[in-house]
Amino acid sequence: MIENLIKQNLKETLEQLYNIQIAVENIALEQTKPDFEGDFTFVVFPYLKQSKKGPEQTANEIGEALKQKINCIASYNVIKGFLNLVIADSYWIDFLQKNSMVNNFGFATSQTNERILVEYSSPNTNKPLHLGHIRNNLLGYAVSQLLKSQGHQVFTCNLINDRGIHICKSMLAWMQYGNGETPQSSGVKGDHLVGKYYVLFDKQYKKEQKELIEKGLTEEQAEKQGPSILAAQELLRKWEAGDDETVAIWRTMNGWVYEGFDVSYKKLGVHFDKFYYESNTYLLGKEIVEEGLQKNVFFKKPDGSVWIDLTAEGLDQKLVLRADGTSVYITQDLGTADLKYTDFNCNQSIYVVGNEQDYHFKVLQLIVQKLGRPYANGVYHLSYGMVELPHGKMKSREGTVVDADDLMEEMINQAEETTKALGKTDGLTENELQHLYNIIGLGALKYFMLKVDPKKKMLFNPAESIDFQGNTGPFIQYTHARIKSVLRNANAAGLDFAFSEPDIKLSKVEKQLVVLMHNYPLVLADAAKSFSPGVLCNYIFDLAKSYNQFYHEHSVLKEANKNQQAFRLHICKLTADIIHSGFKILGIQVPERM
RNA sequence: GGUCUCAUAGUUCAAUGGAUAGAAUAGAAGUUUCCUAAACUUUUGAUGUGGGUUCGAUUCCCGCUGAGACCA
Repeated sequence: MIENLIKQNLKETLEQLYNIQIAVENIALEQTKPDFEGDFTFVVFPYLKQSKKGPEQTANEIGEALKQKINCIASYNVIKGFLNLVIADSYWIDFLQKNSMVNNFGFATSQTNERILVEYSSPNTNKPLHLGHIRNNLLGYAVSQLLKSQGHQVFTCNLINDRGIHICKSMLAWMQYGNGETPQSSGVKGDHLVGKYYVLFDKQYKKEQKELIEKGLTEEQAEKQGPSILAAQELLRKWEAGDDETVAIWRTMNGWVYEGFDVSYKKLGVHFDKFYYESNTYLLGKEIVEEGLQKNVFFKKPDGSVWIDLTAEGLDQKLVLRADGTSVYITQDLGTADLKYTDFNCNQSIYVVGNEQDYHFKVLQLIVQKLGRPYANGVYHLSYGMVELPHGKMKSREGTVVDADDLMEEMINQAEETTKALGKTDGLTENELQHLYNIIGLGALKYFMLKVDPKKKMLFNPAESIDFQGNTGPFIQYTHARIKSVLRNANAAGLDFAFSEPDIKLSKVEKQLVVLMHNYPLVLADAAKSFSPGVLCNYIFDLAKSYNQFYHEHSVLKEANKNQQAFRLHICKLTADIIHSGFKILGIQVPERM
């Protein structure tokens, strides 16, 4: 890694010239902006006080010293306080020669001791997945793959919220209006069928409220006294008491939902090592409340409810057990956290959960810390922003929820339409074409969602279709297909990949491409460290864009100089490999032709 | 009421405290006897507002305005 070599030498140089002590990690070395000559830039302003010299003189002294120490620094130039280092072309050419045939270039070559559990998806079983879930699933999958690329041992899990009042609502409506309808009898996907009854319940309940308000009740009273809600609550009590008939219906309907989810998950390409079900975990955590009381982490109020006081941490008092002894969410989460640690023994536990639960996770982390759990410092809430529509949040009441299955289907159809319009269907069987439409449609959707920084909210406009041009998945997939086509032709022509470094001339685009490829390992590490697939997206886009410029300016197959041609074949090979492996991390497939 | 986010071209997104704030898309103008034009080239256009810290602020701190979330 040349960056490290330069930093190490910078550290020594600063010490030798100006007696400055600084750790290598604290040395900032940037890539030179394209408008200036050079490859790496060192900003000397922060060191002027100690060098007691002007910026130009300081930069020149450091530049001269580095040039003496490091062979591949060909020259340097100084503009104000910016020291630009120029790396010899031979270094870049040599890099490509040594790495273009490496398997899994950019990935860690050995396992670390980190064991990481990533929880994501975590749906409710009363309705199908929507756009928000898509973001969650893609993020969780991509982040777990990113962490694997760094050599960590990564496990994934999905905590399914399969119990509670919401599922009782669907059950009740189905019992009332369903006439025994099943996914088989109706041909409706299981999760959608259950969702239909959830909506039906809500309609009925709203109607009841309206009637009650007309009879003179307040809004609040009406909410509590609707016959439907009372019946649903009764159903929940029966479920908790283990009533056979209720549990049987619950089991059947959840089964439908899981079959439906399974189809959606397969289509999205996500995977879980283990499923947790709230119906198994919702009673966990009560012993922990007892333990917390004994350790004086929690305290009991006169009414018998148990609390934790987090005012010293800038939060307030938080309920952990109700006065009647029933759990709240945080209670079960504590229990589940212990369970996960028992099951996976991970030193890091990542929760991919929306930022609406920031407060909840602050509390959870503080509690496990105060309880002295061994995994406490490894708890990390990967908090992502909501997906919003042009008029705000998705609201099921207003029918603005963007369904996950529908959206995927639309994207695939759009891919088909575009492919046909461009007349690119020749030479492929119907099966291959269907596969291609899937890859492209889902590629567009996934890239669209993943390129945005997870922390930020993002906007989706259903009225505008997701682009296939510009900074998009299909653009990058197209670039890959283009490269593969060149490589196929090269193989067919029996072209030789061997070249000798001194005979290569690096053009501007060629160098830009090689430098980008050189950065791949750093980008992967950075994306993993910051849990940000978007970093990887932006990088792959830059790479693809540069390749298209290269493709436009230089011919590979028609290049007369065999050395130069072989060198370009290496560029093609490694670019395609990086697009392929980077997209694989993101859960996006790349076609051989499109 | 309290706490926490967020605010960048018309639009959607970038920018470890560093040089002239990058892309994409939309708009304007071009490129096809040449390895796949889902491509390439040129061009118009932005840091909400007022202070502060700093050699240097989109980035850090404070006030204001606006949007959103959470806690009862």
